[in-house]
Parts: sequence; structure tokens; C-alpha cells
Amino acid sequence: MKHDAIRKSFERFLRTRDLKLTPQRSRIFERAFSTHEHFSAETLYDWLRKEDGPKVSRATVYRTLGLLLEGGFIQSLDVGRGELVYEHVTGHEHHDHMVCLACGKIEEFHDERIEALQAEACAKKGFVVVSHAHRLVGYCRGCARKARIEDAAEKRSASDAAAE
Amino acid sequence: MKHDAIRKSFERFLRTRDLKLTPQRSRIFERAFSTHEHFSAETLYDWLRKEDGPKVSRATVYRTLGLLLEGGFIQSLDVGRGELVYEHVTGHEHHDHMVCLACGKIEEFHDERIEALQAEACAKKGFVVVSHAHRLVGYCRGCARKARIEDAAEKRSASDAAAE
DNA sequence: TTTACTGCAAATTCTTTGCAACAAC
DNA sequence: GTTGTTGCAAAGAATTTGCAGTAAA
Repeated sequence: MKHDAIRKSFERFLRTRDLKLTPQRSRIFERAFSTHEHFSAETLYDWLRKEDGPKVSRATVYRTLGLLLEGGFIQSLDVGRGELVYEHVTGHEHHDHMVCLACGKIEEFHDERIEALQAEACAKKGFVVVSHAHRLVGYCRGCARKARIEDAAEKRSASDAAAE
Repeated sequence: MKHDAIRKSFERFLRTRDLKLTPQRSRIFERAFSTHEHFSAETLYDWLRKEDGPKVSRATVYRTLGLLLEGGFIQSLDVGRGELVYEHVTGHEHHDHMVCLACGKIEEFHDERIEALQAEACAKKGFVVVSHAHRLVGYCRGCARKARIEDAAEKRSASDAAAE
């Protein structure tokens, strides 16, 4: 199964660097890979605290997240204003994100043709890709509609006050 | 000139929201648009402190950066490990980034065909794009070569120790 | 055994906020 | 004048680090 392969790869990664496979690291790794949600360090820490298993401190969560990032097992994704979230990397199946500014929802999309063009751009520059993040920020269908309505109202009252 | 158009647009943005055009906001705006580099809030604050002009406090830098972000004048770009950097948005000419994990260099690339496919994906989901960030993380030509060499050395010593 | 790991709490770093004086409009 | 803005310093988050005890390999 794929999960085992990734786990093996993580173990190999640790061995290569003379790092140890501890219950904490193992738990953090498993938890990160058991969800398809995006999570922040704090969120992950909360999950681990609520569920049972070997105790994991916040410091260890941060330290391990750093390792997973270096190893390319997870990647970080900037969701606007300061908040950093992570998601695990599942082999080569990338997906890209649409982040709604209004409701915060993250939709995912994927287009092979974009991937291909991307690979081409890399080849041209001699760049070796480890991971990629493609993020579109804007408004989802629902919020866009709402925004359009509010916008219209705003313009109306603005032109009432001072013919803009 | 384009710069003036963007400036006007910023002024309009402020007016629409009943915000005032202060020397501080003006200075921050100008500084952000006078560079093509990527900068963090702290970096921008440093620039402003060293160069002369109306005094701007750190708090105001953060507050104004927030405004510029909301207005879509700048966008934030996640360069891995926690550091948030910004860059100004120059009309509709987007560019995407390749961030080197080893040396930190950020190369830019652009492909109209990718933009088109992206627009298509948005149309399909009814998503209205405000800005986009397309980021490839990996190794630039120079660092990739170096990494390959080190990697080989590592593998060699690893298999010496324990025939993996 | 040896070397690395963990939890804790203190230290940093980054960012936000309350407030009184001040400045656009 | 009215309303929003600024700087400051304190408050809050988020993340890192030193250290002594603990546990993989």
C-alpha cells in the first residue's frame, strides 16, 4: 500500500541522517498522513492532545514538522495573512488550491496540462522541483455573488453621499 | 504611466472605504512599489527607517500592509519555513516563482498558457480570482548539481555502514 | 553505552491592540 | 469640527531553544 511506502521512506530519511524513530515522531507522522485536511502546527498539536497515544509536546510537534518539511513529506501553504498550514505530500499527485478570501474555504483543483507546462518551465531553467504550490486567492462562487451584491449597495450609497 | 494608475487606484480604494491618505500610507505604498524585490514587513520597516521621509512606525507598516493586501495591491508569498514575504502586484502581469531550498534564490517564470488554463479552471468552479501565487520549491540548477554530488556521497557511506 | 530525543519553561520573533495626541478631510 | 490615524508600549501569538532527564540504537 502507498501509505507503507511513504512510511518506509520516512524511516529511511531518519536513518540517513542518524535520527531516531521515536514514538512521538511516529505518532506525528501517522497523524499528519491520516488526514486530507490542511492543518497548522497548533491544530496538529490539539489533535494529538485529544486523541490518545504517547504524549507529544508542542515543542516536539514543531521540531518534527520541521523535519517532515525538510524531507519533503509535507509542504506548507500560505493562506494569506500570516497563518501557515501544512498538508502532506502524496507521492506525485499534486493538487492546487483556491482560497476564498471571504469564507476561508479551500477548494482544490488539478489540471494535468498545467503540470506539464510547469515541468517544461523547470526543464528550461534546470530547476529540480521538490514540491509545488499553486494558489489562487479570490472569492468562491457563493461569496462572489454576495460580494457583488454588497459592492453594488456600497457604490449606490457612495454616489448618494458624493457623486463619485 | 502605469505607476500613476496604480497610485490612483490606491487612492480610490482609500476613499471608497472612508480612509485617509496620510504621509505614512503614501510613503509605504511608494516604497513597496519602488522595488521589484520581495520583502517582509520587517524589511520594509527597515528600509523606511533608513531612508528619509515622514516617520513611520512599525505598527503603521503592519497596518498598511494589511490594507494593501486587502486591496490586492500586494500579495503575500510563502517561502517555506514561516517567513512571509510580500511583493507588489503589477496590473495583470503575473509571474510565478521557483524557490531554491538550498540557496534561497527566487527565480521568476511566466507562461501565458498556464494562465489560460488557470482561468479556465476558475470559470469552471465559479471562482473569482483576486491574485494567484504559483510556487515551485526545489533546487536551482547550481544547487541541484551540488546536491546530486553530496547525495551520491551520502548513499555511498550509508551502504558502507549497512548494506541497505 | 553512546548519541539523540523529549518535555518544560523561558526566550525570541512576529504581529496586533489600547490609548492619548494629532492630522486629514 | 469630525472621524480616522499615528506612535508607543504593552499584550498576544507563534515558534525556538537550553537544559536535565530519558530512551532509541
